[in-house]
Amino acid sequence: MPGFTCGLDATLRVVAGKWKPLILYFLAQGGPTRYGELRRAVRDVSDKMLIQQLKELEADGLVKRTDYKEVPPRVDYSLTPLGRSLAQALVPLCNWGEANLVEVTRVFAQRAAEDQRRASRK
Amino acid sequence: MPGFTCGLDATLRVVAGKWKPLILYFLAQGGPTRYGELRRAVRDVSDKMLIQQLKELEADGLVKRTDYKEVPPRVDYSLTPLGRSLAQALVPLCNWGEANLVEVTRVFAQRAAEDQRRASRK
DNA sequence: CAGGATCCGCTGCGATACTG
DNA sequence: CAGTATCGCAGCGGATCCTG
Repeated sequence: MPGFTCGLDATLRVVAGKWKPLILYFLAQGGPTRYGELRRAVRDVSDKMLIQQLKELEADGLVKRTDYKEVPPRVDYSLTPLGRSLAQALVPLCNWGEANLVEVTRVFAQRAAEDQRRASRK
Repeated sequence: MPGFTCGLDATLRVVAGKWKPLILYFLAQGGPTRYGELRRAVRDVSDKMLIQQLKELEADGLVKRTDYKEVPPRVDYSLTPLGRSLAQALVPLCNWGEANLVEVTRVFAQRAAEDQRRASRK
């Protein structure tokens, strides 16, 4: 219970959540980012999910939230040093995805076709 | 629909699943691995989950399954070149986890404490 | 603008039992 | 040994509506 099976296991638990890696990675690209901008950047994310993941990231010490106490409201999010280091560890994954976009796309088209068949068979 | 928002997004979909990164990483460490050994290595995984994830990895062209058609059964799993390249992209995540084990452990102890309070409050 | 609150369906995942 | 089959459900995550 106090331990993880390995370093990768530990990391995976921290970034568990559908949107966390994407959030971290986007924040790493652009410095402090306002809520609205972040939401547009991470496509298809809902308010509920974005906020929830941001809170967890903040509680985990990866992201820093700054509330400027203005009206209209203005809040932005940035990475802590810890968050920044994690975001850098994500870079190779991003590169892998770009380098293998063709294969990945093909694989997913195929998987979608199977899902289609399964749905129509039922 | 044909596209991902970025390379990272594409990669994340491929490794979606609680155990896939761990499986890939373990296979990268040790060459062809028998089913039973893999199961012992990836701790706490059930047969159902391990098989399911392995099948998806195989369908995605990341893992190669070899059945020796013997009795008693003997099967082993290894990485394809594509799988190997992805596993390498996982290395920095593993290192990050090891380098920050202390923080991660603390964060999780804290999170567990909160869950405790929430459970007792109810 | 930056969230909070609620309702709810789906499915990922675990536990258990069985098989060639 | 290397799986398969079935059951059950928490909780992840989407949709919608509301607020300071």
